[in-house]
Amino acid sequence: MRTIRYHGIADELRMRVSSGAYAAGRVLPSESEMSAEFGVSRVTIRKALEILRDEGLVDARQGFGWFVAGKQVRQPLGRLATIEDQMRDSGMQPERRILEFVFEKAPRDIALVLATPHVLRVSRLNTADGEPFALVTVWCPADLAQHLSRADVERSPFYELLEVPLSGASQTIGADAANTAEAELLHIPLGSPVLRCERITSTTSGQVVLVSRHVFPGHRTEFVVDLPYAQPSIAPSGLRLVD
Amino acid sequence: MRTIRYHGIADELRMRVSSGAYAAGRVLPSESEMSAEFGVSRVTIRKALEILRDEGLVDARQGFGWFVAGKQVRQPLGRLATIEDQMRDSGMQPERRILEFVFEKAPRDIALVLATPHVLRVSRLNTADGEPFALVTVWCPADLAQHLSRADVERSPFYELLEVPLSGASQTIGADAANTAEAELLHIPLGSPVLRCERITSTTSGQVVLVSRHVFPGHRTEFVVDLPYAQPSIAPSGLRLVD
DNA sequence: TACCCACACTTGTATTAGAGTTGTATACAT
DNA sequence: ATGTATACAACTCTAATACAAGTGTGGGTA
Repeated sequence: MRTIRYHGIADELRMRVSSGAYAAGRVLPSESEMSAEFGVSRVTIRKALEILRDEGLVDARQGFGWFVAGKQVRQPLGRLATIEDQMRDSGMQPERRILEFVFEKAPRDIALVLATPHVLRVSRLNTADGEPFALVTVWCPADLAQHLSRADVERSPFYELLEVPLSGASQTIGADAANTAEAELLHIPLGSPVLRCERITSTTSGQVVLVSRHVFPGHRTEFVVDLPYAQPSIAPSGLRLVD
Repeated sequence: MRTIRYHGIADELRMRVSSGAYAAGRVLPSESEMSAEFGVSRVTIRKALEILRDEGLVDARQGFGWFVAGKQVRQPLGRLATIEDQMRDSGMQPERRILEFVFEKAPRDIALVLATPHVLRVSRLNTADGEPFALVTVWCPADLAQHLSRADVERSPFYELLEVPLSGASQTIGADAANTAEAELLHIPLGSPVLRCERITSTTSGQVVLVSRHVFPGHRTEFVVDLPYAQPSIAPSGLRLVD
């Protein structure tokens, strides 16, 4: 029985990659160097590398080289899109359905954080391909939201509509059971697990301008968080959407 | 292994910026000075600087120069405060009860991530003031854990025991219903909502050295995430759909 | 004093060129 | 079917150079 060489080479390379011999974010030796090292032709090396690419371990860019996939700390921030953008890219159709759009007197806890009693409250349901995946309520000080219409918030994310420079946010994530209203809107059984999030967004001057509460059905959604440990500097951190 | 020069230069500059070597009110040396210092062309220096700009560390104005971007976070915001941290901060006495401490053959998904079949698995129950609040299972490559004892992992957090430089982690957070074993250990009803987290911790060289799964009872736990200079676009993301 | 302007220096952008890399195809040997 | 050898296209990286455009400084002028 003949042994197929590029299978063995793929095994060897897989070992090196997953053992960290080739660090993430850096580049593997070129196909030519490897063909010299293993004493085989470039074509054979490529076949081995393509196996690893199919497995998602490595990737390549023409003219650049092969590199360890995953953890690409290099290009993240500029391209980070909203979850809706990413869904659009993967062929799904995200939609926002506005359930409520009212100027009103805020509940006490909200009024406390926003430092004003008069707010705009927007409740909406986010869907992907018709299936709901998020139930969101946003509170915003009324004076900042005077110029907003129901059509505005249906069309654009809230963050693009406010004409103030946003600086940062603090967010809590917890698990809870769905109540009756949530269960009905999200098409899930009453009492099934949901992710319950609250986010408080501030301007650069420190004023809190947005409080939002999100409910996600637990069976379809998941948060991904990157935790920079030793290197605070590479901290485009916070929340990130990965595949 | 080949390295791209501007990657290394970006790393060096990132170090200087975040260590405060340049932090003084105004600026970095000009591109020309740097290209002389590193012995590379201005284009290469620019590529490195543009990486740092994408990360939000520095910025530039034409005709003026490069400067450290506002709000330099010294201590990692964007770091995730775990429940244990919160409890410690609020004066509670956290305890760890080790349920299992075994060297064994890893399940296939874990073996794949850790790139080794031989692992140490530690299951423990975290309590605060006697009440359980977290059920944790940690897998670690056996060769890295040889020197660890059951007493060690009971006393200290796992990441303090490993003698390798940790770089960061990626974590997923989802909601689920408690199964029978979890319900019993956590003193909660069967099927009640829990936070289910998986954390993958890597060394600075990119090797994965820890995989841990955490189960938190939903009624008393919550994650807090700070988004330091949150671009508006990040805000609604960090969430992904699972199938 | 108040204003204007030239000058040096900076970043932003574009072009050229060379070497090195992956992507792809073809022909040939085992 | 598998592997080798070769050639070429397309792309990236880096260097070198040039120029446009913005900033800060200082000196001259009214």
